[in-house]
Amino acid sequence: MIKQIKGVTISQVAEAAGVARSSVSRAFTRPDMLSPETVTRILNAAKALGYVPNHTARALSTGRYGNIALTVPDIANPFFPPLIQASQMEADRSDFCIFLGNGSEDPVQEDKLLKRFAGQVEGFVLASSRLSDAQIREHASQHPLVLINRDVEGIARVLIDSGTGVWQAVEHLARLGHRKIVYVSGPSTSWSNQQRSAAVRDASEKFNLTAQTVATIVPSFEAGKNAVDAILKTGASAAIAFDDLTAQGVLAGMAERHVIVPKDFSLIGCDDVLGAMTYPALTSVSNQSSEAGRVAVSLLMEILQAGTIRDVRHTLETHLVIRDTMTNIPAEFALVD
Amino acid sequence: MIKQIKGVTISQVAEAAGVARSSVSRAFTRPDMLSPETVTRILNAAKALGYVPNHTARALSTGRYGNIALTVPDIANPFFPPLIQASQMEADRSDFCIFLGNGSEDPVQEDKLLKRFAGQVEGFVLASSRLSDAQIREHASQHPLVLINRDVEGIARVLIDSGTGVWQAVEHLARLGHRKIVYVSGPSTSWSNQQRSAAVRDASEKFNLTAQTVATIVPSFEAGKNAVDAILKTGASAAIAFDDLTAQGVLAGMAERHVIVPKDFSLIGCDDVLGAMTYPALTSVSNQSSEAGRVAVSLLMEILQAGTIRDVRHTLETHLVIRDTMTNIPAEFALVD
DNA sequence: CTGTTAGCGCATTCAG
DNA sequence: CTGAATGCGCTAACAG
Repeated sequence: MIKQIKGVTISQVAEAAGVARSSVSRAFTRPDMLSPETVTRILNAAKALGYVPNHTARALSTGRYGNIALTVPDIANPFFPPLIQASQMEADRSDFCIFLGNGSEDPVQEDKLLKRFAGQVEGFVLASSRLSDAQIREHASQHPLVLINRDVEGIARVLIDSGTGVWQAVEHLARLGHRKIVYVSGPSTSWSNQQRSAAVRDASEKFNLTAQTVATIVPSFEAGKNAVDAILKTGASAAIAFDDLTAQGVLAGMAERHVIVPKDFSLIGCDDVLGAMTYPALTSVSNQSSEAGRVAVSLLMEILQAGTIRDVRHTLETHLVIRDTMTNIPAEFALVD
Repeated sequence: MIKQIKGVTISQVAEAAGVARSSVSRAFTRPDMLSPETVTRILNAAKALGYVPNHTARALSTGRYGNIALTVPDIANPFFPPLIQASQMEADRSDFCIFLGNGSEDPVQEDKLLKRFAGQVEGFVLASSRLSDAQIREHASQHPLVLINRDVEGIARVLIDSGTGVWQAVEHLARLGHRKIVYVSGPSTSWSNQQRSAAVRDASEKFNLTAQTVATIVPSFEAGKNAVDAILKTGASAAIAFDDLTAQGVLAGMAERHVIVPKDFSLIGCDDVLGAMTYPALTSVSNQSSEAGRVAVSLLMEILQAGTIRDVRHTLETHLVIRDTMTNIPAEFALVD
């Protein structure tokens, strides 16, 4: 049994402070049970020796690991870093650590990660999980689990309802006089894509414009760029893209074809992860991804504390962030309402 | 003592299979020490009960946690996600899990995270650590530790030498006929910035062009945009920016002022995190961040296995990735060499 | 090949 | 208020 580095233990502190091991333990977990002076004596001895409580040993004894796991399908997708960051900050408030898992858009990998994490975490947060409902239910039956952007009945979940923001986007386009728009879709199995697609359809109907769909398989810059010909062929005057990455691709593709945005064509993204970092600055539907991470972890903490699984369904509204990629079109085409 | 979920233990499996606990343990860790038939008997019993080895308990006994910690100063900085992803893939090869820590650009927070991770990880990888050399040494004395983009004598480190790529950038500009360039600097304390700044200076001297510096405090899109006036005032015909984010800001600022890149002005970024996602596509110095993550973890694994701390200094070369933001300037200004 | 024994570091009864 | 004893789940000698 080779220890990498033998950390200083509770026993050494106990000896140094001339007390029992249990007192050292209490000094860190229940200082109120000890006389103030012995507490300080122990704490001093601990600091002198550089003692740090061993979380693993504590976990074994208490059954509380102080860790949670967070999985995302693709950390390189700019949607997730803010979510991860916010999750960590929230976890930190309860002194929890986060295991991060990158599912690589692969259900098998994601499942493997969860199994590997089990036994050292108290609960899971799965963001945009690629697992099947059945798999999710299976894991949820073993540990407290909160979903982000995945709607499984009976399991705590926080959903970013892009519908509200997309509706606003369509409405705004209608007011600007557009009559024919296209939705550049994302993965058909994605919950978010279904939301957005439906919102485009419903709002278009309501505001009396026609909406077509140009499909992409994977949301990416390349996919957006490749979709441009199809988009232009529809004769639409504006497009709403599944996400900002795709929109950025569309933007580049348009520029290559000397179609000036917004003069010749209007464009709206989703997720608002690019901020004003494009030129022209991309109008987009805000996504609240960090809020989603925060809420999810906070929910998980509640569940852990209460010890009961709650069937919560927390939805986060979105809204349109207007920047520079839209323009109105000639009055003769304007919407009559 | 409330267990969240009482997992099935080795003892229950032992009883079910009619063997000793140690045999169950061996069935999972050293099956070769048992007769094939008892192994299958145990494995069957285990599966029937849904037994999963408890990693925490195992860690306590062996001192091998099977986890490592990775800290980054800001996960939202596009430099890091690829690094994190590659680190995870490499860790996964050795069946290690990763604790992710986001230092929030704050040494205090970073230090706190490391202390919190200690006791459940076997080693650390610190990417672009904001800690002082002394603090790093302190932690390195307690646990195996590998640095990324931080050069501390005696501690294993992998360094992305942007010097080579920046040198190429300057050389390329010189060949295109530029005589006067500007370096849009990053944080003065950053190791990377020092590398890049020095490379611009040295290469400029070598290729006989004059280089000025326009300083920004924090590398960001905004900073780049705000630097544009100062850049133009220098009368330079090209700029090299500290990173792609800054370069993208410069690009947007130029566009706003109707300075056409690359026709009127040439621009080069660093890190190459934007790919071809700008328009025009940004020429940049590749950064190899994922390779850095991979190598760092692999190094850490080596150290863990060997049980000895090695003073490795692994440097990764960079190179110029030429895209569309550069142009040559009139022959009368061309470099004579 | 397999059972017995003894901890890993800590929290927590139970006695003082 | 504090010390002694017990066990968390598992691995690792040490015997057979």
